[in-house]
Amino acid sequence: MSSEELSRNTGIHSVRLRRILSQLGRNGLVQSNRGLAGGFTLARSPEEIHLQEVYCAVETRKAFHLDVTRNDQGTAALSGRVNGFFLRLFEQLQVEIEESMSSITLADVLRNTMQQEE
Amino acid sequence: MSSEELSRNTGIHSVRLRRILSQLGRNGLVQSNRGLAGGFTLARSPEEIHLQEVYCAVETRKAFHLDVTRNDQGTAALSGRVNGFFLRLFEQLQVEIEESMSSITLADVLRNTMQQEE
DNA sequence: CATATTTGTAACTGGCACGGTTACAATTGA
DNA sequence: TCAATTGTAACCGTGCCAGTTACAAATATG
Repeated sequence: MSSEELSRNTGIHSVRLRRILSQLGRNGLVQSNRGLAGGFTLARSPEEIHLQEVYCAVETRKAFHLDVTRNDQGTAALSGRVNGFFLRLFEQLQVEIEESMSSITLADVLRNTMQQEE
Repeated sequence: MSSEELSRNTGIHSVRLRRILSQLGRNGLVQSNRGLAGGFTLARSPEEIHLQEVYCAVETRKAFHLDVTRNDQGTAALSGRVNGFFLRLFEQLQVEIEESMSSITLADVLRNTMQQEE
């Protein structure tokens, strides 16, 4: 399907779609073809594409983002230790999230959204 | 402790601290006093303050944010069903996160960050 | 080969959220 | 009365993100 056709079906502008899809292509999730009758196809079958891959390919920063770069030189070493505590906590949550997303494939999504199609 | 003193200890500007702390006050987590020798104190003991409360008091939007308002009127009903799928998924993840944060109190944070103080 | 179509990407713009800053009214203890 | 402190409004600058335009590169078709 071409980015224009996808744009018509989703309401998302074609340039943005191309940006996202080329990102997915760089991570080996979709295959793109230029020229006449070009467009995008899945690089693997839906059963082999996990949400976690899609998410990581598109989103640069983690779901749980914490800015800890500041105050490392700061007044009290306590700040650094509190920051460390939350870094570890958020890291754990991040792992849980990624595990959830790793267990879901694109095929699962299709099954759950297209079953009662008329 | 006054916002000025907190600012000196954390490097965070006092106005921003007051904004955050007054928000926490509105949610009953800290107690504020104006005037000479005023400042902020915890409204409850650290054992009774859970991270989830602090997080919810300060952060308006959920940790997992998804914009699903668009395309509801859209071309294909499929969009809506896919959106619904991810809404449910993210809701589950949100619940997991909040459960993790509910199990940690401010006292836990203090225990983990101040034990090897010299 | 010529042409039309499509991807990939750069460049610019506008909007929005957020933090920093200044300022000041309201409160309160000395 | 006065100084200190919270609470909050107003404004500014910055950075990020999506939208938009434009165009080179690639490619199928005739």
